[in-house]
Amino acid sequence: MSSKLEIEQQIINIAEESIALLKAQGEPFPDDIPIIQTEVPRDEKYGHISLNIAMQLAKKMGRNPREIAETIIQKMELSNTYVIKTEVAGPGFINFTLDNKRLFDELEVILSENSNYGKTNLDQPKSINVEFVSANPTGPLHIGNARGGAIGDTLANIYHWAGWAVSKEFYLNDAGNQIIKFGESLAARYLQIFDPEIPFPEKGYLGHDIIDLAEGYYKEFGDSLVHVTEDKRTETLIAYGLQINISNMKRDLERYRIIYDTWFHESALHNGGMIDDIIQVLTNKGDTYESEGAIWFRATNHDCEKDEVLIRANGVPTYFAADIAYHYNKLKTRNFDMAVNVWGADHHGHVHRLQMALKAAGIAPERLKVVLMQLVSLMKDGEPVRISKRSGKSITLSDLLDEVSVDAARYIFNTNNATTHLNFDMDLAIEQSNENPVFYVQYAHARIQSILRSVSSKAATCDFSLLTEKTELALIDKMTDFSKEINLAARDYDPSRMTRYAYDLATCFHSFYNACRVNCDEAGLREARLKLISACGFVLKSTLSILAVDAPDRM
RNA sequence: GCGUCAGUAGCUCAGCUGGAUAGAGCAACGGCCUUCUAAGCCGUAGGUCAUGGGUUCGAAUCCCCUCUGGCGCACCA
Repeated sequence: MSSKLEIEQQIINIAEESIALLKAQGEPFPDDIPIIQTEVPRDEKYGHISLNIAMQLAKKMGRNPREIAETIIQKMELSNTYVIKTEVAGPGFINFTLDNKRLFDELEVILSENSNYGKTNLDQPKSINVEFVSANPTGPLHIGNARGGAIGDTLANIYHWAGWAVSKEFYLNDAGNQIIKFGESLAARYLQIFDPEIPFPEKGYLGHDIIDLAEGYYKEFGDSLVHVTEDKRTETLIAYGLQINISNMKRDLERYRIIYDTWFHESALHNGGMIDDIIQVLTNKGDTYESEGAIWFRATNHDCEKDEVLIRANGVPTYFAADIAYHYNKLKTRNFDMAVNVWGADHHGHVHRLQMALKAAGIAPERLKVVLMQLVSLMKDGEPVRISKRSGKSITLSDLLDEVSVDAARYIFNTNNATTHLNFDMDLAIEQSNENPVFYVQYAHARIQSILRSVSSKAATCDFSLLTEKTELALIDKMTDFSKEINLAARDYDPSRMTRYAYDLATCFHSFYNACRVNCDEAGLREARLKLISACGFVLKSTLSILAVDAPDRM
């Protein structure tokens, strides 16, 4: 019970019990007590943990917040805790000062749990499906997919550490209009091998990868598709192109350290009748109608501005219909408690209507959370790199990883909150210097391992209370935040917390390193410090593993 | 036009869902290596939290107006 997360929860419970007791004794506390939350005061003179509940209650009760705080403190049962001092301060904060023993106790926990330290469990097991990247298989993965991949994969790892049963999923859009367009583009490029005058479809895919695929087919199968029907040619080339593109995507993602549990094919929704099923569900609820030959979803009945087409007049389902069926499959058929999607911000208009369609189908919309990420600008030589998918000149994930290490890419894509625009500076990512935050964190780990190689431990036990230096205590304190950080990252769907935490922890270690010598003359202190840095190594490595960044032993 | 996300130090970003004196990194300036990795550490300087109002014990944080920027408003995905 000595991690920050546990101690804060314990104090919340004690405060709640105190208030309940006071209420039972006839004190005029309101029925709707606000949810009690802890804070960490900026200045240590205000203690280690602080509550503002008295100030929140003051208005409801019409009493002085400091008086309320005093009353609450008197009934708090703190005998079996690390609290050594309570105080009412300022306008009515209740401040708690904690015994350093909590740090030493937690150090023991870290050392015994090592690579499992920081994992928490939920009261009840919950399952979560994290879907990310889900790029069209009509071309290679680009730089935006790289950000989505880093965010989604890290988010999934965070949920795993927070105690959820996690499934990583890629939604493969292997059906629909863009696949037809893909096939027509391939067919044109294929025929152009024999007759360069053959026209290219107006809105076809211009990328060079399409030409490569067409030529690849020609090399393998020659002119076998020249004299067949158009449908047969397109169909064959689609199957050929998809198979190659999908296996290339898998290869590039694996290089990027992303392994999916499920590759969900959109075509399965069409072939398996799942789209028909969902339309039946919506129709049974009276939420569809027919107009101009199309079947519509009555979205205006569900807080949307306009109705949406589900089945086009030509009988082909829209992307929207497929997406409803897909999420119905996730949340109803496969029964995940939560579905999290990482989408580009350009899809934000789609979020609300999808949630509303799910609600119409009887699924609580809160079970679907969409993390919208802003797009990436790539900077090189101080200049923005133009990204145009249309012209086929986009930077691919594979190109990126040829220049930048996976470690740097995955770390940097998680430095900013997903909601903010990210400038990815190629020069900085390549640079091996103090400006590159990845190296800063990795360097801390390598330094630790270097010390552990050169200074040997001679005792099985040691006395952590010998650790009294400010930097020593600050380092342990930062380690005890680990599980709290994971839980906050999970709560906020924000993987960028982990890079910030890694950086802060590395800073605490570097400060300690410069202020204190591990290999010091006093044997007891040396043992304690060896254990200290060993524990720090575990936490650093775990943090980096959530980000799927290597923790090197040497640099 | 409507919706949406954002605007915090010269630059890139935090700010723990309303708390106490707004914080980091880079850039600038000044220090620290004959002992465990200087890819490091310590310090100085840098702010009208876009603007104006509102809510209250208390606002960078919540609400409204305005300004600026990104994105979206298809029988595309």
